[in-house]
Amino acid sequence: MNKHTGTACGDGLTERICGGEYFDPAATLGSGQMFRYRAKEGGFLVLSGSRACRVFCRGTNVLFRCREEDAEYFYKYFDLSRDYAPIVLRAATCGIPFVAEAAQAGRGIRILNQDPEETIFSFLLSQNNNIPRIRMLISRICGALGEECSFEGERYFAFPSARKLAERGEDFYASLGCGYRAKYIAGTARILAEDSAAGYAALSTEKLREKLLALPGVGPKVADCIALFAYHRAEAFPVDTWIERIYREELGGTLVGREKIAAYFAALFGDAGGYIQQYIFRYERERRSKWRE
DNA sequence: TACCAGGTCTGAC
DNA sequence: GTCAGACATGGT
Repeated sequence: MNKHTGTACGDGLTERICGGEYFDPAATLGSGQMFRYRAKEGGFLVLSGSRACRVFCRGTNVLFRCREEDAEYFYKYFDLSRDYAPIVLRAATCGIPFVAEAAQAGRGIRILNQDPEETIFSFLLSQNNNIPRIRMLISRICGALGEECSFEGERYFAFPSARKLAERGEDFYASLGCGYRAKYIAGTARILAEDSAAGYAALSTEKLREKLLALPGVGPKVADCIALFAYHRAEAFPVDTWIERIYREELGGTLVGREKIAAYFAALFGDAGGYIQQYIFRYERERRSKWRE
């Protein structure tokens, strides 16, 4: 897709269309890298920071509609300048059947380029938590502290800035149901109110990881998620409870400790690791949810 | 009731 | 450096 070819559709909105073979909105949004979207009229309302867009499937294509001034943002957000065919091919031919199947099934998943602050606070809430509850907590925080906005007549709340989040303390976030993560939200907000997370983009991956690990509540796994989903460091390979299970049960792995498992995958897949991690993460979750039905 | 969820932190060894 | 247990909450 040429990023400069948009179609104006009135009211200051623009529509852009791209091929759908390597862009499946449902798979991408439901893959656990972002938490603010709503199924809407056969498509999705996607929220990022204070911005909004709608995404629809149109035959074999995907169409997204947003404000003119947000078009470049969402073009980058969905990583539309990247060709995913070689990435899927690499996973599909790696010689590990589970990975190959997952890549085929998840070929439409894209790694998003999300707002760093929103990603940091979202993944602070992710630890020892499940995706529906992470979504609920983020929604409560936005409702409590985010600016009220609207898009095509639909009301939503922006994700609050670190500065705004820093105005409240641990007790406030505990009252929203954040549990023991409340102190991490308050503590990290105080740091990021003074230190720009957007500025971290200029750092090497090693330095970036160092910066992220210095934030309260950010450990190796959360740092890898942030590095991957906000700063697009595709060599990051977050290892959580699901990936650890895949490693043992599907790959027959025997290494102990998530950092060692992450290093194993990083060595195996290199700069395609982050993409492949998402393929296998979603594949396993989908598979398990089908078994439960 | 017990276990699990996109883990991290702390203190003991 | 490694490891066990604690940490909030809600769903199954």
